[in-house]
Amino acid sequence: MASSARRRVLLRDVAEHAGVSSATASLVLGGRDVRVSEDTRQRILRAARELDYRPNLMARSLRTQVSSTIGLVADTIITGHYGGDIIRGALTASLEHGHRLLICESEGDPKLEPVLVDDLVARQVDGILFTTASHDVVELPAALADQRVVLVNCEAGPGVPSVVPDEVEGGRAAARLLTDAGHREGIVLVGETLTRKLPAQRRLEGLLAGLAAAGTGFADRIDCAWWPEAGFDALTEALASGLRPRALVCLNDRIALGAYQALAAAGLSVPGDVSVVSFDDSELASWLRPTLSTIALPEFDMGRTAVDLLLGDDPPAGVVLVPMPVRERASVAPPSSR
Amino acid sequence: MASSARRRVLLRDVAEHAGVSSATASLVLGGRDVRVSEDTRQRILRAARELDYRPNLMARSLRTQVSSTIGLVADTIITGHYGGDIIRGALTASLEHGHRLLICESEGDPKLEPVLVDDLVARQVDGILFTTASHDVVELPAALADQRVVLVNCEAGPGVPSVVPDEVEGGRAAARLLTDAGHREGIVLVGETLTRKLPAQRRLEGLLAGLAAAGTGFADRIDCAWWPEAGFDALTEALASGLRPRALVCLNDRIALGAYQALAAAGLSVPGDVSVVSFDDSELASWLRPTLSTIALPEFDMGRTAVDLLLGDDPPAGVVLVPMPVRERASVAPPSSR
DNA sequence: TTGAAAGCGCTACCAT
DNA sequence: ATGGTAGCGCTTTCAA
Repeated sequence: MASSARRRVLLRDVAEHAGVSSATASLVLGGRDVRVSEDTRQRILRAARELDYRPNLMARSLRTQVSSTIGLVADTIITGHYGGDIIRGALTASLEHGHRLLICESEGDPKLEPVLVDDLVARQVDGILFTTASHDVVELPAALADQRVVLVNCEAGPGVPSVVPDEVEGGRAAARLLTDAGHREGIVLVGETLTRKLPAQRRLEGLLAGLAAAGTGFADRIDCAWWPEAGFDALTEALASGLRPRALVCLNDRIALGAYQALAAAGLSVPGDVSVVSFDDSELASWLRPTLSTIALPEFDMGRTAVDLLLGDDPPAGVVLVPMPVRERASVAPPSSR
Repeated sequence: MASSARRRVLLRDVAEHAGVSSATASLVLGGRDVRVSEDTRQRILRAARELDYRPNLMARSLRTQVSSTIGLVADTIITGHYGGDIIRGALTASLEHGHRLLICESEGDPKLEPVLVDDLVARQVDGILFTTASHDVVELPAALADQRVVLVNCEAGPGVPSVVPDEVEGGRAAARLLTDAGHREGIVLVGETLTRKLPAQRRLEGLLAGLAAAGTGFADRIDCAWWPEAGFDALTEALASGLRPRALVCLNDRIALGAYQALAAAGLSVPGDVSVVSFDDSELASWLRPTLSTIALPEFDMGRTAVDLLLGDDPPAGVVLVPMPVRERASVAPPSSR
């Protein structure tokens, strides 16, 4: 028999096959098998198996007003190779909750955001995750006002549930990595320091607090953008004009890559001459030689936490901080005696 | 008036407000506004605007049997920081088609695949994209047999629509990068060469063809896994035992990173002493110093193409090859005279 | 313990 | 040109 395009099997088919009403079949197959004799229960189950019945979740959702679907709207989170693990964490948690993820990207076009949100709402999602590639303060799209929503990696007004990395404590941890190794002098910051970007501000705040706790501070600050080339150029120039750092705190791994390149070009070794710590724990960190000690962005955890909160019964009325794990690798050593 | 949780406004509300039947309202708001007087049309549109009506897409889909949703099941595509752009391409194309993407990851657990597929089917997706992080031959989950499906970055039996990179031509292009610069001798392959992995096999095939076309071939082959450290170790050892390559073909960018590190450690410069070409065009390629000439994995295009084919009227009965763009950067120079 | 029937919110047919 | 009505496939009273 040619397996031609046969009609999908419906609940009613199963019921018929088992000689019961579709109401009873629904009861059994929906798992709420109270008030049904074991005999009919088995008959229904077997019928479903024999006919290879799969419920139409769309119809079920329309009836129950529960779609078991979460909407996720991001700006450029997959694009940038940043934030991908937020999605993975959300994916994993969603799976555990029996939910599926409806994902969209606004591609950085703010006009698109409300459109996407509206569409998700129209599709009856049970909740919405709103997330950005870089930790920032955002204006919440008005369409989200009435919705169950959790922000991820961004923050809005007070009372809006959001999940972000604990950058300040991360900064402290980074400082500790250096001070615990004995560093007190020649500690230099490399990164965008005169910015309103949250990660920069808060990491810096934590760093200053951490260094102060050990009775020290930055010997110097090198301002540069968040990219390898910027880090290379800025540090190369600083080195050329006589700077001799004993330890570098790079505001992210990409800058650290640039710093490694600049140090190598100047004939300085890591960590023999200069220790380096950084932030993010991107793949890069374990690829560099020596491997890079860095404070990890807890993306996976953030995604997972956000879903748990979104689906939980009392979403937090404000910001939830997720700890940034310390990845101790090979780029830190005690200061060389000179 | 406190904006308390008021009932969602329905099509019937709009109809009532405009003094027409819901049938007419549906016609107008559905865009098929033939056979309706301009006057009532305007009334309905205005009513919808005033009441801020949003159709329930779930209900619409149930009725029309079209969900304007695409399911995407991946293995570890977001995890691995590989394949993320496939998703982005699919996202962009979906948006253009007015579709949304329901994304799931099997997290490498093959048992999960049919479960996820079944769930997507139950949710009435209009089609399914099945994709893997690394280009491979896969066994198509049985549940996909009756479905409209396009494979991305993987291939199954004959007749199954799938979209993959044109690795062979990519290999040719890589060879050309070197031979065009004048290289004929001391060209060494670095990568996993004794493998059944499709990218390795086909890139190699293209490389051999390309080199042969210029009357040359590989002077040597260094076997190593697809990671920076493996590349570093393997090349370091080869260099130590006297190998003096004039050009390296690395089977991907990560290996190229390891190769850069090994060459630097051996005091060899790129491209002065040794030219390097590679595959993938990951972010890394533009971060290295000198920047790396590499044959790009056309992930975005693959994702976009797959969606177009999935939603088009005649899905291809087999493999569609997407060209791998050449990214010419700074890691290739004419062979040094020695 | 089971079944009949109503209805989730929408579209599409067939009247008028 | 417009409206009544019958579903899409399921769950959920309510009655038997």
